[in-house]
Amino acid sequence: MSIATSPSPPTPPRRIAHLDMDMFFAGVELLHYPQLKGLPVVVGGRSIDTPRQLADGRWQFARLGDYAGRGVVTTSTYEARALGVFSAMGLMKAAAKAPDAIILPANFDAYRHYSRLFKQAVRDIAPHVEDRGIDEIYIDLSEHTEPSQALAQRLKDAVYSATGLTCSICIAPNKLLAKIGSELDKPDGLTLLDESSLQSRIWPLSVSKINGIGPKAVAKLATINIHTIAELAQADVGLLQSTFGRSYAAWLLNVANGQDNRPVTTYSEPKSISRETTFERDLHVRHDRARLGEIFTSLCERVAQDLKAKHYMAGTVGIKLRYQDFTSVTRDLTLPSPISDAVAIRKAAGECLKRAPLTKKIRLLGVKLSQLMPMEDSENPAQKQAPLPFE
DNA sequence: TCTGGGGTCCTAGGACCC
DNA sequence: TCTGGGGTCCTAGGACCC
Repeated sequence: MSIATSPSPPTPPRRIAHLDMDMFFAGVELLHYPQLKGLPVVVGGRSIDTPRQLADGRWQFARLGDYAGRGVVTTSTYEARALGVFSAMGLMKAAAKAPDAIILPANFDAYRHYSRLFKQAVRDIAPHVEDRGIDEIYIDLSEHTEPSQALAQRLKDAVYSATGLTCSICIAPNKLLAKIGSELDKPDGLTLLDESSLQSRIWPLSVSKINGIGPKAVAKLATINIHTIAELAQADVGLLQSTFGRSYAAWLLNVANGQDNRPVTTYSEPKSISRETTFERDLHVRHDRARLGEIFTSLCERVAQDLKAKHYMAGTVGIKLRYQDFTSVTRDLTLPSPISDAVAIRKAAGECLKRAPLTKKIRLLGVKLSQLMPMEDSENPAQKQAPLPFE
């Protein structure tokens, strides 16, 4: 080895953007029904009537107060949020808070269409994009030379030109900070964060703003009197370790100090494919046997279709049951060789079902495929390395 | 007035193997 | 005569995210 080896060049600071569409589903609906702009509108529910046009040309929309049945709010406009109606809220509860709000059925085909449009508009400018679901992405801008403010504005403008929708974007040194930052100036936000903004802009926030700290962790942190990110950053290491274990404690301290070196990943193989459905009413295993059987078979057929469309085979088939009391169980079965057709999936899922308790009424049934392998390989699975004839 | 549907990742125990 | 020590796979559950 040469002694003239130069030290590795200092790596330039990363520039990572998080871009999040503003109230995406509701935004798409407002493009279709501009007369609803400025009104409280929620998207969600099942079997909501699609708005129809009356003989006199006026449109008739369903009111949240008239809704009855299961379902949750998928998205709400800012006007609806001001009335206390948020994503994932039960629709009956939402109806009590905002009976006059308009309710629209979700139109996922339209959302996927606009999703493709905004992502393509971004990729045309900055191709290093990580998909994080239908309405948000991370973008690695480290290779770009344009100043952050101008670049962020150009991305926002491109998204608006392509879709007519606004988004919020933050450019930061890593994904963790970019994700938090994109919420700071919502809607239509443009936020720039660097290391120097950690204490002023991040530390005052609730720990719940950190991606990966959910309701359970928030509650547990509260028991040791930690509510803000600043309090977490300055917490006693031993106390965190005894409360959360070594590895989670270390992660908590890292994120509270704004540290995150996860890369922006442009592609990852799917790990599982699933379909599940919540019934209109809870079903009785014996009394509703025929109906349950139909639904079960249909779920298997749909998940088999999804699998084939993606050109995968599945090594493991699983089921999920949720009971009347909202508890749930899963059962799965790994097969001797991967399968793809609906009949084989239905048979394996049936074996799983036999192992699940069936004493309570059922509210949800699901079928999930995992241990996925690409179709090409699964035709003739690579031989596992034969063990050597010694230990 | 009960709480959707699609995912990912982590943990932990037991089986099984060398 | 107390009962090693890894490693991997399978299964079940749970936290979390969009």
